[in-house]
Amino acid sequence: MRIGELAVRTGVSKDALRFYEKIGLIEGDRLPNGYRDFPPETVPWLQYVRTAQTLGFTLAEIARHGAELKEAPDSAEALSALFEDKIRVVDARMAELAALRAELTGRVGTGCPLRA
Amino acid sequence: MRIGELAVRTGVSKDALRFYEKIGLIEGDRLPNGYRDFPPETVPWLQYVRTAQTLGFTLAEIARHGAELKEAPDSAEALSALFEDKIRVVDARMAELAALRAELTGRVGTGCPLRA
DNA sequence: CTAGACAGCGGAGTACGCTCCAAGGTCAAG
DNA sequence: CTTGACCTTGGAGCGTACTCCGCTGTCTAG
Repeated sequence: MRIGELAVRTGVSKDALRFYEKIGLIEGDRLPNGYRDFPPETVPWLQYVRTAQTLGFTLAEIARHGAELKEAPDSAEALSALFEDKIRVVDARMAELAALRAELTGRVGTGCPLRA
Repeated sequence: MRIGELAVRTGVSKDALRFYEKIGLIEGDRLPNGYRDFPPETVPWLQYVRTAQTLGFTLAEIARHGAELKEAPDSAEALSALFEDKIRVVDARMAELAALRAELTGRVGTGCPLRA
């Protein structure tokens, strides 16, 4: 699939896709005319990238994990482990939010922390 | 308190503190010699800033919230409303994370999105 | 054959959140 | 009076993750 279709199907801009290719986050062949030609599995991969990004992973980290997964023989198992890691990250973040929420709730009706 | 002590007590670098002052995230007086002089409540405020930052709020957002708090009429009602707004923001973020967590949980044990 | 959609490339620019540097002023201790 | 810690300013630079731009090439429909 060419870059325009991939952009439409993933909601990632063409410029961003070219940038992702440059940093090795996605890969594609080239058509005889020089146009990029991405395989269909790039679509779920980019959805995964977006998810990972939301969880606070940098593109470099995501690219590195992707490379590790491609090299791993037992990919389903490796992926599950990765997902479980991320779930732990999410849980930690949710716990932080819960703590902040509790702090805020406790302050409702009290004084302002910005004044003396 | 001068900038060095504030840096030590909060773990925020002096350069970062000067940057924060420039963008209006923190405020301080000046001593007769020109040195910055921060009030003690800057310490908990910076801890709050760090918490908010790790939760994904930008410094601009944090500064804006801080400004709203400072400008709010000093009534428990107005302050409570602001805190409740913030709690709603936190709740929304937690809901997003919960959705992501569900998505990840559903993918554990499934195939790899990197291969066809 | 031409218009228009699509693609390519390189490079500049942007926003965020700092960090580092140079050159210099302030102040307490020895 | 000097040393050294501490402070000032302005400006440059950096990493991340893009976005925008101009110019050029490709392909398809009328």
